[in-house]
Amino acid sequence: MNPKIRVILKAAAKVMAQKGFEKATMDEIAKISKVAKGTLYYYFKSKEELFLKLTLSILEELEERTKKVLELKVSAVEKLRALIKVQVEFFLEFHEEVVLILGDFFGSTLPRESFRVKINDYYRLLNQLIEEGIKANEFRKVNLEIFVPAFFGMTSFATIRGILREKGFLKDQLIENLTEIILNGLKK
Amino acid sequence: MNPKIRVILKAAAKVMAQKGFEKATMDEIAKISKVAKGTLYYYFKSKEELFLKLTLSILEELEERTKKVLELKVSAVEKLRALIKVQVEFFLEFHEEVVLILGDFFGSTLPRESFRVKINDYYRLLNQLIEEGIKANEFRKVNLEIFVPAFFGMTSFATIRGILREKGFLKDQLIENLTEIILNGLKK
Amino acid sequence: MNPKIRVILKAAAKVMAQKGFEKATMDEIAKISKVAKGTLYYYFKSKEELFLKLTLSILEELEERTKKVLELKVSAVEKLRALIKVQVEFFLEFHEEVVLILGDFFGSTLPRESFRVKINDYYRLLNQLIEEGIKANEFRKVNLEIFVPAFFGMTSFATIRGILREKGFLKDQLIENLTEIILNGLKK
Amino acid sequence: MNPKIRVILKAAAKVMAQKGFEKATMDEIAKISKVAKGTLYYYFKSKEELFLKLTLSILEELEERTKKVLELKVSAVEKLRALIKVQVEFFLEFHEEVVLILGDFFGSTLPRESFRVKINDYYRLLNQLIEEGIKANEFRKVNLEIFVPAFFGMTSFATIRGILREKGFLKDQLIENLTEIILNGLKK
DNA sequence: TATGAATGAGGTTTCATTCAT
DNA sequence: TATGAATGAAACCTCATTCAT
Repeated sequence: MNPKIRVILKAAAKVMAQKGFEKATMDEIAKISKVAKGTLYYYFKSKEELFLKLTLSILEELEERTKKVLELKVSAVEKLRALIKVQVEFFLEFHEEVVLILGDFFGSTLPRESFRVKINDYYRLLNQLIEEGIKANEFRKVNLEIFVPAFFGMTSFATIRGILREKGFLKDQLIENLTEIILNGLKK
Repeated sequence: MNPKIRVILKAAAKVMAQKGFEKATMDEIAKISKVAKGTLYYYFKSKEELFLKLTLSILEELEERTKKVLELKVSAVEKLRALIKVQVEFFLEFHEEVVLILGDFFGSTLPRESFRVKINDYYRLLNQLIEEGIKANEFRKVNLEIFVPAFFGMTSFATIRGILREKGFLKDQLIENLTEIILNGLKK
Repeated sequence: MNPKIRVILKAAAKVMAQKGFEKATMDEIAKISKVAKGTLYYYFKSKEELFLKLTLSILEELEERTKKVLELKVSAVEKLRALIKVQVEFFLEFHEEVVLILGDFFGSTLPRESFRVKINDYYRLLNQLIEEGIKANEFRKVNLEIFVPAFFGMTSFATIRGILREKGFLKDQLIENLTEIILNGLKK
Repeated sequence: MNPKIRVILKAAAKVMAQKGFEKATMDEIAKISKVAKGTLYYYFKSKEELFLKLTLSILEELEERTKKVLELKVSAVEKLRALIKVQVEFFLEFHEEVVLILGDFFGSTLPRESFRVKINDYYRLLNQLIEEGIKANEFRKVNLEIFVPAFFGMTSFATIRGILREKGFLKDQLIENLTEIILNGLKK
C-alpha cells in the first residue's frame, strides 16, 4: 500500500476513533498526517470513503487473525476458546477503532454496502467454526443466524464494558469467563 | 409530563432514530413537532440535552418493564426467559431508538454522565435477577461484572441483526434460541 | 415613580452595566427584577426604551448634583473645583452606568434623540458655569463649544482610567490634579 | 500584509464603524469585501478576532504618526502643538473607526487584553513627550498618570463633539483652542 | 395589571469539497 | 502528484417581541 495512504489512514483512525466520524474533521486529519487537505481528496474521494477504507482495513486485520485460529489443528472447543482470546485481545488493541466502527454500524441507517459485506464475511468465518464443532459432535445444534451475532455482541459488549470501567481489568479472567459462559451456559 | 414536551420527544425520536444524532436537524424536529424552532430551545437548552432526555425516557421504559419481570413469582429460569422476551420485544418495538442509543453509546467518547448512570441502573437490575438465581441454586456462580454486559450485548446484537436481515424474522424462535443458548451453552 | 418601574430600572442598570446594551437580555433583567418578562413590555415598549429611560434617570442625577454646585455662593474657580469633585465622585459611584452610557454614546450612530437632548442640557450647565467665570474676570475667554466637551472628556477619561488601573486609586489627588491642570495648564 | 486581509479589514471598518460591533454582520462584511463568508473565517477565527485586528491596525496608524512627532527637532511646546494636530486630524480622518473603538472600549467589560496593551503603548508615547518637556523646563511637573488620559480624553471628546455637531467645523480653530487650553489653562 | 409560553427572523460558525496552480 | 486558498450550504442557537389568559 502506498505509504502516504497508510499515513493518512493511521491519522484518520486516530482522529475518528477519538471524536467519532462526524466530529472528526478533514482539517485535523490532514494536519496529523502532515499532508495538505487537498491531498486527502487526491487519495480518497470523500470523507465517507476515507472512513470506509479505514473500517475495512481494521476488519481485515480481525479477519486475518481469525483465519489463523481456524487453521489450528485442535478441537472445536479449543478453537472457540482461542477465538474468544483473539477477539478480546483485538478489542483491547483496537479499542477505539472498534468502538468507532460499532458506533457507525448502529448509528448509520444508510447501508454502507461494502462494510456490510465485510462484516458478513466475518460472520461467515464464525459460522464455519461453529459448524465444524457441530459436525465434530462437540457443539449442540444451534441456529447459527442467531448464535453468531449473539456471540459477537457478547464478547464485544463485555470487553468494552470492561475497558470503560477501567479499574483492574483482567484480560485472562475475562477470556476464561466468557468461554465458560458460552460453552456451558448459565444453568447449573 | 407536559404534552408539548412529549410531542417534541416523539418527533426527536423519529428523526434521530432515522438519521442519527448528528445528521438529525433541529429544523426537521421542529417541523415534525409542529412547533417553532425556538420552542425546542424553550424546553431543551440544546440539541444535546434533547437527545439526552430522549435517551433517558427510553431507558426508563425498558427499566419499568424489566422491573415487572423481577416481581413475578416464578423461578429464576422462568424470569430469565421472561426477561429475554421483554428485551427482544423492546428492541423490536423501539428498534430505531435503541440503535440510536447504542450508536451514541459507542460513538461518543465524551461521557454523557447521566446516561452512564441510567445504564448502570439497568445493569443493576439484571445483576439482581442473576444473583437471585444463583442463591436459589438454579444458576452457576458466574462473574456478574462480565456476565451482565455479555447478556445484554448478546440479546441486543442478535435482535438487531435479525431486524437488519429482515427476511422472515421469527420473534418466538429468536427468544427460544437465545434462552437456550444462555441457559445451556454451546457444548454438547 | 411606580416602584415596580424603579425595580426594573435598577435591574436593567445592573445587567446592562455589566454586559453592555446588546449582550444584556430581557430575560435576565426580568429574572433580576423578579417580574415576568411580559411585565417589562407592559412598562416599556422595547428594550431600547428601557435603556433610554435608564440613561435619562442617570443623567438627571448628574444634572441635579451639578445644579447644586452652580447655586453655591463662591467664586467661579471654587465652583469649578467643586464641579470636578462632583464629576469624579459621580463617575466613581455610577462607574458602570457611566461607562455604559458613554459606550452607547460612541457606539450607536442612530441618534437617540431624547438622549442627545439630555446631554446637551448638561453641556449647557457647564457652559453657564464657565461663562460666569469669564464675566467675573476669573477665566480667560475660551471657545465654549470646544472647552466644554474637552472638559467633560478630560474628567471622564482620567477617572475611568484611574478605575481601570485599580491600584491605589486616590480620589482627592485626582481631583486636585485635574483642577490644577484645567486652571493653570501645562506651561510653566 | 496579505491583500485579501486588507480588503476584509477595510470592509469590516466600514460596516462596524457605521453600525457598531454588535449590529455589524459577517454577511455584510463578506458582501462588501466581495469574498464568501467562509473566507472571513479562513483568515479570522471569529468576529471578535476580526474586530480586534481591525482595532490594532488603526491604533498602529495613530502610533506611527505620533512617533514622527516625537522625532521632530523642536521644543516640547511645539511638539505638543504638533501632537494635538496629529490627533485631531487622525480623529477626523478615522472618525468612524475611532468612535467604534472608543465605544467598545467603554462598552465592553470583558478585557480585550491585546487592545489594552496597545492603548498602553500609546499612552507611553504621550508620557514620553510630556516628560521631555518637564526636563526641558518648559512644562510644569504634572502627574502623568492623570494628565495623559486627561489629555487624550480632551482631544477626542472635543473633536468628536465637533464632528457630531457638523455645522461649520473649523479644524484649525479647534487645534488652536485645544493647544491654548492645554498649555495655559482656564485661569486668567 | 401581569404573566410566560411560544415564536421566527436572523446571527455566528463549521467544514466537506473544489480547483487553479 | 500535491497543494491550500476559497467557497457556501447548512447547522445550531439567541432573544426581542407578542398575545391569550
